[in-house]
Order: sequence, then C-alpha cells, then structure tokens
Amino acid sequence: MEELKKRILLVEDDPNFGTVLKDYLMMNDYEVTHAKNGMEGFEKFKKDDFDLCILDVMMPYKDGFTLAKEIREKNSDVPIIFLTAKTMKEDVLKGYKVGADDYLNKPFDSEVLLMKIKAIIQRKATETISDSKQFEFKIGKFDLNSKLRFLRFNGGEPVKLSPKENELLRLLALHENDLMPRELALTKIWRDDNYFTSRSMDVYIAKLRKYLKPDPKVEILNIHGEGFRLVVNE
Amino acid sequence: MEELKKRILLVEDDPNFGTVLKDYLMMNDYEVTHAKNGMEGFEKFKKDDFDLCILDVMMPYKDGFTLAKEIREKNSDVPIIFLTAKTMKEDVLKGYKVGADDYLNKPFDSEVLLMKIKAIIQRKATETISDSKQFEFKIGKFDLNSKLRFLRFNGGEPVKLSPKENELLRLLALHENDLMPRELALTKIWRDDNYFTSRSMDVYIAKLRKYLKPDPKVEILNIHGEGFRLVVNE
DNA sequence: CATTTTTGTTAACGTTAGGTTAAAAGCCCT
DNA sequence: AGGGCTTTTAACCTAACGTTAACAAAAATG
Repeated sequence: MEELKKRILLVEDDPNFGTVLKDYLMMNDYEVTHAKNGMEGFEKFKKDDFDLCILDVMMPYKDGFTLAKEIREKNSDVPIIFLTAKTMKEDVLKGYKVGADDYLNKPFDSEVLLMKIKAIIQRKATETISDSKQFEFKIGKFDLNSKLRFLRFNGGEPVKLSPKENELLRLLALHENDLMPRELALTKIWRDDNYFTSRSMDVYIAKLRKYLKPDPKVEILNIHGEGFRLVVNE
Repeated sequence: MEELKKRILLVEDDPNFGTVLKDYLMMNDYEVTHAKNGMEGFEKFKKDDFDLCILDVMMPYKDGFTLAKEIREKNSDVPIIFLTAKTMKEDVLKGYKVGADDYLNKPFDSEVLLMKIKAIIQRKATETISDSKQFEFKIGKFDLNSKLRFLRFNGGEPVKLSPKENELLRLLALHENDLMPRELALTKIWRDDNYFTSRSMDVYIAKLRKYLKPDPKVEILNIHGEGFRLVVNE
C-alpha cells in the first residue's frame, strides 16, 4: 500500500487554504508537494516527477496559466487541474487552451475534487505507453528492458528484476560511464535520503553487480562519497 | 477537406433547450441526434455509432444515469457528459462511478461545453489508436473470437468464454508480449480499482491460464506490482 | 597507523502481491 | 421460485520485495 502513492504538485498561494487542501489530499493517500507561488512551483516541478498538478490561477508573480505553460514546455504529459476563484469564462477557455485537464471553481466540494483527481489519473494510466525506446538499454552484452523489468545476457534467458533493482539499473544506464550521484537515486527512487535508505541502496548495488557478473567488461564502480558509475570497458 | 463530422447523441427532455443546444452544436460542425427521453435515447444509441453522448440527468421514465449504465453495458468506450440541473454532489459522484467523462451544471456556458467536447473527443481519438476495433486474435495455436466470445484450440471445439474472461483475454491479446497494466484492466473492465476487484481479476487470470494450458508456448506472466504479460514463445 | 566513515555482502525478517480453489452471492431466464 | 451461469469473496499458501542487522573490507582522516 505504501509503494504506489500518486504524487501531486499543489501550487496555491493562500497559506490557510493551501495547507488544508494539502492535508486533505494527504489523508486520501496522495503524496503532496505544496508550493506557495508560481516560481516555487516550477522549481519543485523540475526537481520531481508528478502524476498531477493542481494550480491556483490567481497568484502573485507568476499566475497559474504562465506556470502551466512552462510546465507544458518541459513535460507535455502531466495532467493539470486549475483552481479559479470565480467563474470567468475567459479563464476557463484560456485554461483549456494551455492544455488543462479540468478546472474547478472555488469554492468547490472536496469530494468532487477527489473524484476528478481519481478520474484523471486513471485516464492517464490507461493511455498506453508506446515509446518503448526510452525503456530499452544496451549495457555491454546485456539488454535491459526497463518497462518489462528484465535483464537479458547475450540473448539468453531473461532475468526478472524487482522494481527497485530495475529503477536503479535504469538510472545507472542513463548515466553510463558517468557519475550517478547517490543523492539522485535516493531522491528519485527511495524518495528519502537517510542512513537506512542509503544502506538499502548499497544492498541493491550488490545485487546488480551479481546480475552483471556474466559480462566482465561491465562493472559498477564506486566513487567514494559521491555515488556510482556504470562502466562498459573498451 | 471534407472531414468526417463527429457524431453526438444528445438526450434532453426539455424541448426548447434541447433544440437550441442541438442547433448550436450543429452550427459547430457536429452531427447531432436528439432524443427526448431515456428510452428513445437508448433506441437511437443502439442504432448508430456515436463519438460522444450528452445526457441530461433529470428525465422522466429513464434518468441519465440509468441510460448511461445501459450504454456502458453495450459499449464501454463512448465518452459521456452529464448535464445536471443543480450542483448535487451525489449526482456528480454517481456520474463518475458510472464512468462519466465530465459533467456540466445548468446553466452552463456554451463555449465551455464546446471546449469540453473537443477535449474529450480528442482524448478518445488518441486513445483509440491502440485498442482499435479488433475482435479476432491469433494466440499461438488459439483463435480468440472476442465478438462471439469463444476460444478455439487448434481448430477444434471452441470453448465459450464468459464476458469478463473474454474482455480480459482480449486486453491481454491487444498487448501481446507487452505489459498489460493491472490498472488498465481494472478501470476498463471492472471500472473500479480496489482490493476486491483486483483479487477478482487474479481469479480470472487463473481461469485464463487453465484455458491456455493446451499450448505450452502460450503463457501469462506476472510482472509484480505492474500487471500481466501474454507471451507466445518462439 | 589508529580511528572514523563509507561501502560490500549476506542473511533474516516482515510485509504485500499473486496463485489457486472453493464457497457464496448475484443474475438471468423461464 | 428454481437451475444454470457468472462474478465476487474468502481462505490458504507461496513467491516476491524491501528493509534492516551484522560483519567485513576499503577509503578517508589526521
């Protein structure tokens, strides 16, 4: 149950309302990041992967639409829900133009918001991921299929990878021959950087090394205090 | 540039409002069929293929929800927009349960309706590419006829499949050799994603595995926490 | 060169997801 | 209302996963 919480970026400048809404969403099993304005919202958006963004339209410095546009430029897929203070037609239309998935007029019913969130996230889930390229890697004589979570050596029998093994190896592969910082894996995969998650990660590195043993040209090197490096020799 | 007009089924008992709305939609390049009540709505629905249904909730004889349920039984894919007279939370929630794509409170802004229609139809269009109208599959030595709901091994006696068995196998076949996410089956077939529907799905997987046993090259693999994969070896 | 910190590795443990079968509940059709 | 089919729920069991502990080795520190 702990594992697959959906992540929501909530950008709302009203501190009271924002906090209450955040707590409400968290009570309903979402992982919520709360940003107090558009600027901060974009920073947090860049740092993490979210399943949904809830943006207040009326905000100082950077309004919700502008933020949405920036988000769309970076990642065209994240669903966006706008919160508008009043029923302004122009706002609604503008919202849809930017690529909103829905909008809600304040004040709104919290249960309705929940339903919308659920519906939208489910919708996204049913859209089949077709660009398999991003999930396939060649690592020496290995083929990593990160979507189907298996690792094959030399075209032989594939070995199944657990979610964490898979994610970690994928991150390493993305940085092949380059440093993959500890912190990166911990924040992206474990979503927490502390002593225990760090040790856990070391355990997984050991597992991966075992898997990769068949090809002596492939190894995972440690860079003390920094992270790891997946190298393919020659 | 003679494009195919999108077809909308409008079910609305108020004759004035219904006619105006129909004309408005037609002016915006939709082909509209107007039914005056739920009964008539279902008749017309059965006769034709529509890209979208707009249903009034409050109607004599057969309300919008009941109609929606019937429509869903016949064709689980058509997008549905509900028109509700007032903001009744229960209505909204009920709507989403039936699988509504959106709802609008009367009175609503006509431009907003247009935007929603456009957004929804577009969404459906991109979605439909993958699970296009396909009802016959070859799965190893099996033939699946998803319309007639039977599965035949090696040209022998066909086995009858129950609706759920059929739908599930069809979804797996559509994603042959690829991941068929749990979530996808649960939302598309069971329309709800919880512990019990999930367990129910596992039961069906077991049933399908039994059916598929005759061909050792065909198997349904599990990808822990993600879903299932129908593979045909070699 | 002794000490602290970081990493390597293995094993044990608790928890959750999935496999399977059977019984119960729901439906439909007379 | 009863019989046949479908679907859900329950129960029990195994497999898969991730975390933590424990101990060893390596690297940095000073």
